Amino acid sequence: MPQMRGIRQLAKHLDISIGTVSRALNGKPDVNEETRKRVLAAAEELGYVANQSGRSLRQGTTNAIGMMVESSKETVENSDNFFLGVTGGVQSVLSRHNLDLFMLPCPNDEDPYEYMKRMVARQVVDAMIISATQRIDKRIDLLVKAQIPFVALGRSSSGGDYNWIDLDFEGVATKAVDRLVSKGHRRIAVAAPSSDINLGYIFVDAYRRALERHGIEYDPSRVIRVQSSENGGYQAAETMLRLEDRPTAIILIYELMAIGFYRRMVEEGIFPGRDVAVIGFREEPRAKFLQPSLTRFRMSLADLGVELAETLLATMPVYAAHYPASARNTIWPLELVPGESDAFILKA
Amino acid sequence: MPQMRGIRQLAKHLDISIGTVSRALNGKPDVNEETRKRVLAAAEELGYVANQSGRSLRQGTTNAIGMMVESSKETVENSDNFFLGVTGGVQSVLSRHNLDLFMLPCPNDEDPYEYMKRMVARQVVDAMIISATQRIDKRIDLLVKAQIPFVALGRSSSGGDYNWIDLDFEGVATKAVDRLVSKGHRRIAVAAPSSDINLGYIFVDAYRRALERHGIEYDPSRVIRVQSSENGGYQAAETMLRLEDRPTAIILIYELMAIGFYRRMVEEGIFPGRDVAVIGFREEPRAKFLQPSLTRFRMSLADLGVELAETLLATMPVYAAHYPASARNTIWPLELVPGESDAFILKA
DNA sequence: CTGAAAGCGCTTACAG
DNA sequence: CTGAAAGCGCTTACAG
Repeated sequence: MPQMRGIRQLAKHLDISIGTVSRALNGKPDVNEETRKRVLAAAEELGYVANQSGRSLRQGTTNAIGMMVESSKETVENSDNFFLGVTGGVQSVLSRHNLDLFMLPCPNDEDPYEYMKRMVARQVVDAMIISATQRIDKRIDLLVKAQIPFVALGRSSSGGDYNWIDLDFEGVATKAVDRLVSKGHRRIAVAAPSSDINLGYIFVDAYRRALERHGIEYDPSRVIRVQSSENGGYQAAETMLRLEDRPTAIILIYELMAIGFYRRMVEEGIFPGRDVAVIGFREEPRAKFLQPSLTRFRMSLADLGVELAETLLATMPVYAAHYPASARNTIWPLELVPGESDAFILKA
Repeated sequence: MPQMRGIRQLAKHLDISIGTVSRALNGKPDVNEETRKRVLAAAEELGYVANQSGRSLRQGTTNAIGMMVESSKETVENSDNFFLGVTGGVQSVLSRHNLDLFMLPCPNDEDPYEYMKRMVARQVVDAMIISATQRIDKRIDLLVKAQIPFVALGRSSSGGDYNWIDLDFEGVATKAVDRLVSKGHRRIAVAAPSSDINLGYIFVDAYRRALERHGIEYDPSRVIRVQSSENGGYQAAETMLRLEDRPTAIILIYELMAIGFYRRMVEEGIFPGRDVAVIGFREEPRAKFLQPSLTRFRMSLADLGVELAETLLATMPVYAAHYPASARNTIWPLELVPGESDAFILKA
């Protein structure tokens, strides 16, 4: 006789049927308490945990949530542990429902859309968290069409009415412009990512409106498109140095740009916080120690993770009842942390 | 009649049996080429991809490799995108065999051992990549016992003869000590992690041996145990300042420590690269822009990922034949990148 | 070369 | 409260 495994073996060991074992393990009410105790004890002792494929096939659900991340060279070198920071918060919510989180890194040589299509078709997860949304993002249309519950970290023009959370780029742009204007600046540049990532558009729009509120004319040459990296910041400084009517202040959409920006300016004898005002975006460890300290915006990654997970679960029929009040769309606030990089008053 | 799905629907659509569809899709040889073409075309058109649970259950294999990562606050704040950097290389190897990589983040409030046990029992992946190995690491014993193929990034005393790759801490310690001694230093401190992570022990051992080779007595008070963080570097400087016979040089096991170390020293009017020599460990973006530039060690994360994946596959019976020459244990070299932080010659 | 059938490990109506 | 049986979607001997 072949060796039995899994639930069959456990049932044999206990001399009861596999159905009862399953019901006991899954907390079904119609099980004798004495029986349940025996089953749980034996499972613990033998280290039995239900095979996920068996469960998934039968239940049509994997009890896992996927978080797609991209591991391109640019992402790796130029972002900090943003995603790992968010996972903590996400998991704290998922664990309430015995859901696991898998991070799904899209291979560099695979198109993110194709990768997602494959993951969806294979049904390795019940729902998805996606990020780095593009202005036009086919992934969103795919998920909507395939009726896979999902939440996006980032807005997009695609997909119509779907669930997203996005950082408050408008708020950041507005606060940054207001602050710089209050310090006497009128010629304010912005360094925005050169990729098609949606946040670039949103940010620049808000920056433009903020300028207009202050009666400052929008000058497209002051929107400097560069890579979201230290080197991009260096390039942005280079470009800014060559502008006619050189701006006296700059807002950097990615904080990491600040490192390269500082460097290029100092090379030129122009000192941030004295000769040029700089505001960064998200507080991140790498730029936290810049001298002079950077004015920047702060947020809690863990809290963002919680919000992401709750928004997602609210869209999944099985869990929706637990999260009735969850917003479908959230603008995630950031708090301004004043530094020395823009503290001076510009002389008129 | 209920709507059919999956392979059944596809077979119906093509008016052939599901067995033939399966064989065609899986590249089995005994399929008419004409039939195969029709099947592939139809699958592409209808977006059919085999349900993973069905496959896994039947085949006893998930075609996925798991990479366990920890997302504790300390890991998140104080490491860069190390893991995401490695995944690129890992995936480039896995994709040759149509294997997917899932990152499995261990929740903060769950014991890594329990988490791993659960993942292993559920059989969500065929094999594992683990990291952050402890000196005694129960996970390794578990994987060995459960006969799950795995590779560890980091050595451990546990588990006997298993597969691992580890950074060349000995080489780093030796090169760093040699270099400092050649610049005239005799009182050399080291800042090591306070956790039980295995690399701390390996590093300190090698440091000790290197000192002895130069006829320098080992002084335990010069091994400063701190958190692997910027703040830890600050603490290390604090401790060093208070030592009798204050060291003239320090080796920081985590590069990020350099930021805090510099800061504390400058507060005291002691300038790295002039009054105190500093050598960091792995080149990482956050510390790359320190002034004066830090002497540090460089490695390729992508290549390390490739090596990890090949070592892992070499232990999996199905793939072993492709990787006959893979070493079971590898010491991964790092290259010294000279900076200005230790360039001066110490006056006797 | 193709089809019919068994069975991977589980959960869940259903019968008792 | 428990057991026997069906069936989730697939792959793979086996028969033809």
